[in-house]
Amino acid sequence: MPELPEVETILRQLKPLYVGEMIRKVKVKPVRIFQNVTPAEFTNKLSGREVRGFSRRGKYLVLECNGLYVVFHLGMSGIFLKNKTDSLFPNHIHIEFYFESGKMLFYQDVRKFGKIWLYFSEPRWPALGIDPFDKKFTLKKFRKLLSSRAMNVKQFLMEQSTIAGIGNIYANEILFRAGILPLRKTAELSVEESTALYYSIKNILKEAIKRYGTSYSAYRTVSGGQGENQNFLKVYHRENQPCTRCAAVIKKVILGSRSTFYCPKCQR
DNA sequence: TCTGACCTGCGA
DNA sequence: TCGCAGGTCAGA
Repeated sequence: MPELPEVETILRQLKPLYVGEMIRKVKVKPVRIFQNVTPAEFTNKLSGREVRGFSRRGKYLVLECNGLYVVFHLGMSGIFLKNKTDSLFPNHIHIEFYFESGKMLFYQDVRKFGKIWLYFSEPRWPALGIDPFDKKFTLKKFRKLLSSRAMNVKQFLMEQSTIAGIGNIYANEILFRAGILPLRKTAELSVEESTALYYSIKNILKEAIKRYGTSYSAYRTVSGGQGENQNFLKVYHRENQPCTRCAAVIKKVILGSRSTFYCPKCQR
């Protein structure tokens, strides 16, 4: 699942439902998603706390309670559900939150690639790059980042320590919108191309958030619904299908061991 | 810089 | 039965 638009969608749904709620009880399964805290500590420290807010940085979601911060990285298949009955894989629900008001919240992660940390002060992000919706992410800043990394442009987009939040689906779609081949080197992009790429990042992500993210397999919103952005993908998972813009056949190559899709005619 | 490992479900 | 999948990280 979760790239920036999916995490943002989850955040926007969690906020109105749970901010101000008192956690009565937390049940966890002893799975290896817990990083700097044991499952038992996690339960003990969270019970009796009030949910103060949720925030996001790149693909990371932060739950803030009074006096502590829980950082979630949802891996490939982590989701939150407000109803257990919406789960397609109830055996893979690892955390259950029960609130004083009677509300509940469930964390499910089928593949267990997700990670959870617990902090008693604001989490630090030493290795995390700038968020594309950060005010400081300007065109000038973007060009500087481009020139600082000598690599192909698709891997550049997915490198979380440079720009945080873009994964495989959106990297493919961003490059199609900008008309740039994934294998092009960052250093060789023209001024026009880097400008197109910058606005493509912003617009593709913004549109995906508006459509509640992209649902493949396990990804669901907090209310159990599907995202809608999968209906608008131009290249991702469209190998051998005609390009919606020019009708050329969409190609697939493996780049950095990830499937990479592009239109050989629209992207140069 | 690249590959394999982590884990499970699904479709070919 | 096998290969693939939205991610990250250690180790070669």
